[in-house]
Parts: sequence; C-alpha cells; structure tokens
Amino acid sequence: MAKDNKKKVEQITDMEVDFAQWYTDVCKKAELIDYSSIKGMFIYRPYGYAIWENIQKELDARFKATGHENVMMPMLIPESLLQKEKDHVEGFAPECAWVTYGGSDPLEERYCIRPTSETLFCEHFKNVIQSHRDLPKLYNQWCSVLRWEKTSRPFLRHREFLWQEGHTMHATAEEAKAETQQMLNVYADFLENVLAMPVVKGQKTDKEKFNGAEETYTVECMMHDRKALQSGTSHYFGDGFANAFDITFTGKDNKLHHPHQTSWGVSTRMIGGLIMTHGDNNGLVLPPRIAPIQAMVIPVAQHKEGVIEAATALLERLQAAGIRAKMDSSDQSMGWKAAEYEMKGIPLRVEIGPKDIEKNQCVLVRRDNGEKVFISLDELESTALATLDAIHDGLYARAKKNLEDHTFEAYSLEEAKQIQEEKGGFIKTMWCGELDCELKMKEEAGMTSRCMPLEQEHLADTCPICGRAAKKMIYWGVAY
RNA sequence: CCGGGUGUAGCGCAGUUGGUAGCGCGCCUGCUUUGGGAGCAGGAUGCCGCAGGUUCGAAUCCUGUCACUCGGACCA
Repeated sequence: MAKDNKKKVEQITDMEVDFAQWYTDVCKKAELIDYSSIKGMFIYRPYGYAIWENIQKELDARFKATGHENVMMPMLIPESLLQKEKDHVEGFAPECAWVTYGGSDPLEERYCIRPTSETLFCEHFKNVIQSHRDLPKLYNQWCSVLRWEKTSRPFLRHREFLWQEGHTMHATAEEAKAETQQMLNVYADFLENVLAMPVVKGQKTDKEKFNGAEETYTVECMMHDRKALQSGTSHYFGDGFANAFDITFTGKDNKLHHPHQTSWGVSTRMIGGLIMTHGDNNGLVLPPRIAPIQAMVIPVAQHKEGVIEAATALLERLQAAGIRAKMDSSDQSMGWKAAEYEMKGIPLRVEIGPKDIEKNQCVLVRRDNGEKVFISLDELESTALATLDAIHDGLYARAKKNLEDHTFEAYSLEEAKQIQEEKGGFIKTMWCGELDCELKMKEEAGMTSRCMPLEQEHLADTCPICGRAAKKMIYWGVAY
C-alpha cells in the first residue's frame, strides 16, 4: 500500500507550517477538549479525561507504594490564612480569584479559591502533629486549583486545572530533602517509562523557584518545537511554613521542634506535553502505557460471512491478554476508520478480513511509524504486547534524540543567543548564580533558566554572561 | 494586562448600497458499497458571540462587552 508521507488528515494543520495551530487542531480534532464560555476553563471530553484517569491511576499507585495517603482539603482559603506566609502570598495573590458573597450576603472575610493548598495543609498539620510519633505525615490530594491566568492554552495553561499536590511533614531536614528527591524521581520515572518523555532533572534558580520554598526541583521536557515544558516540580520548604503557621512537635529529646516540609505536583499539563512530544501531522500519537485504547480492531469487509465473528474473537483475546482494546464495526469505510484512529493516536490498529481468516492471520499497524505487518493468529497476544512495548521504546528513543540533538553548549551570551535564534532547544552554560545574569539572558536571548541539572558538567571557570566565577552549569530555554 | 486578527449551521466559509441568510463538508433516512476519509436519491439543522443604540427595517451602521487566535509581558 503506497501511503507513507502522504497526508491523510486534511483537517490538521502541519506542525511545520504553524506549530501552535497544529497543537490546537490536535486537541480539538482528537476530541480531547472543548472550550467553555469562560476563558481558560476547558471541558475535558471523555477521551481526554480518560488519559487523565490513566495518569492518575499510574501515579496514584506510585504514591501509595511510597507510603502516601490521599486526603481532601477545602476549596476555599480565608484571606487571613493565605497571608500567613509572606513569600507565598506575594507569589499567588495576583492570580487569585475571590469569593466575596455567601448567597446574597457579603462575607466578613473574603475567601480565595485555592491556587494551591500549602496553607490549608499547614492549618491542618498544626492540629494533627504533636509528637515525633505523628511524623512523617505523607499526604496527597487529587483536585482542581484555580489561577486567574491572563493567557490560556488547552492543557498547558488553564485557569482551572486538575492536578495532584503532595504535602509532607518530616521530623528532620534530611528526611524532607530525601522525600523531595524521591518524588522528583517518581515523576521522572513516570514521565520516561509511562509517557515516554525523556526528562532533564535539576534544581530551579531562586528566581524560578516556588514562592515560599527553600529549594525547587523540576523535571524539564523538550517539546517537538524545541521549547521547554516544566512537567513536574518537587519542593523542599525547610521549616518556613512550619514557623509561619506555628507547627511544632515534641521530639525524642523532649524538646519542641518545627517539622520540615515538602510539596510536589504534576498537572494535566503533562497531557499537553505528551501531545507536543509525540504527535505528528496525522494527529495525536499516544504512548501505549497511557492510551485509553491501546488497540482498535477493525473488521474488513465485515458484511462477509464470518468476519465479525473472527474480529470479535480477536478482540476478546486481546482484552483477555490485558490489552485495552476496542472494535469498530460501524458502517464507516475502511479508510475513514484508519484515518480516524490515527488522528486519535491509538497505538495499534488490528485489521482482519476474509483473506486473513483464510490464512489464519491478521494485520497489525503501528501508529508511531506506520509499519504494517501480517502476523499469525497463533501469536496474536505475544506479538501485540511486544509491539506495544516496541512503540513505547520507539517513541522514547525519538523524543530522546530530539532532546539530545537540540541541547547545545555555549561559552558566551552572544553564542547562546545565536544558537537560540538558529536552532532553539536547550543551551547549557556555566552560571555565576546571580539574578542579573538571568535577567540579562531573558532580555538578550529571550530565554529563562530551566534548571541546574543534577548531573553537572564543568564547561568553564567563569559565567559567560558576566565573567565572574561560575558556580553551576545551567540549562536555558524558551519555555511554555 | 498591552498590541494585531477573528466571531454567520457540528466544521470550513460566502453574504453587494441596511430589506429578514446561503455554499461545501459533516449529520439524518433509504438503497448500493466496503483491504486507506465510498456512490446515488431524499431530508433536517441558525438568539448571524452577547447586550444596548440608530432605523419603518440591522448579520450589515454605532457603543459596550465576552470569547477565540497570533505576538509581547506574566505565570505550572
């Protein structure tokens, strides 16, 4: 079948022509999302929500495996509570939405719709932590939060978005720091092994860190257009919030101590990330381990004797093998079905028709590379499972190559600027640690610091921006 | 939040000097088809983004507003 490089889905703008339009087209045409009447508030359609449900399922299992428990906090935060930690409120106040009426009566104190729940957790921790025996507290909640963003884009920047926020309290700084690293690693593992998105793990600069945190760690991913997406963050708070909220416990030494705190979160933004990491000009490409439908069975010439029965048998065998499979026996044409499920990014298409039945075979078509193979029905389950893994590996390898091919070293501001303009991607340089150099990089080259990678390299002795002594190697990029 | 563009059927669009809305695709029904977005016949679908105003009369003119979109600033 001559079909490669021939574009089949005319509704989707080519990403080379207009990446932003391509992205929007995919979100809409793959039926992930719909717009509502309020800016930045999106409707998750069943297919889009199903991706989030799978993300939740995978991550939640990892959180539980590392000892965390789910809780639910209120949606509203009294203004006085939000204001207890100074850096925190300064960071979030500009994007808070406020509830000022209860029914028809003005409220005595206005309530913020949670932009994040540190303050709520702290208020609660103060009540439930008395002794070292109450520690650690390892909590997580799945919820939506609200931030009054000025611009919005599907998945990447919503005013209301779904996420999880982990909040933990520990007896010692060492324990809390270990928790921060552990959760960063959980995110990295999930992104790489489930979403097939390679990450750069690192620490945020003071300028980029979370308001109120002592240290913020991040997993940064590179999108197909070579822009950076911060895909998850893990914060170490020290005892800053504990001090502000007067949270104390009696230690083994019979003295009062402030516990040490962490928080960490990932959001539906990751869905935007996987679209922009794996998608192509035919639409969405979903990594198999997160795809709501991993295999779509399509009976060919289904009006003929025995085809539906053979296809149904095939479907049941795939499902019994643990594969999320569906069958489309609607009266749409073969071509329509092929194009439709490509647009929706279903990893594997399984076709069976009269000729296949005669030969005891079926056809497997891979979404990631279009490869079409005839396989014996005797080896259906093993081949299908192996192919799903091969698709995951292929997607990861392709994304990894994109990341590696577009990560450059620069030794002067001029060089960094030039690389950004000509190639894009991540640019690594040494850095003195000063804010003014970050501001200068933003102003001159349009890039922000992405992170100081955990895996450091020594590129030079001095900061290429100011010439002072270098302290760290740092990644720069244009971010979403 | 600042600047540019755009809002008419599910989608893409046309709509003249103001006179009461159309095309293509899709959708529905029937028949014929079925190995890469099928064919024929028939049919349905509109608060012309929303709210005011001008006018005998507004998709069209005026004011305001909301949303989408592309840049910029800000932010997960």
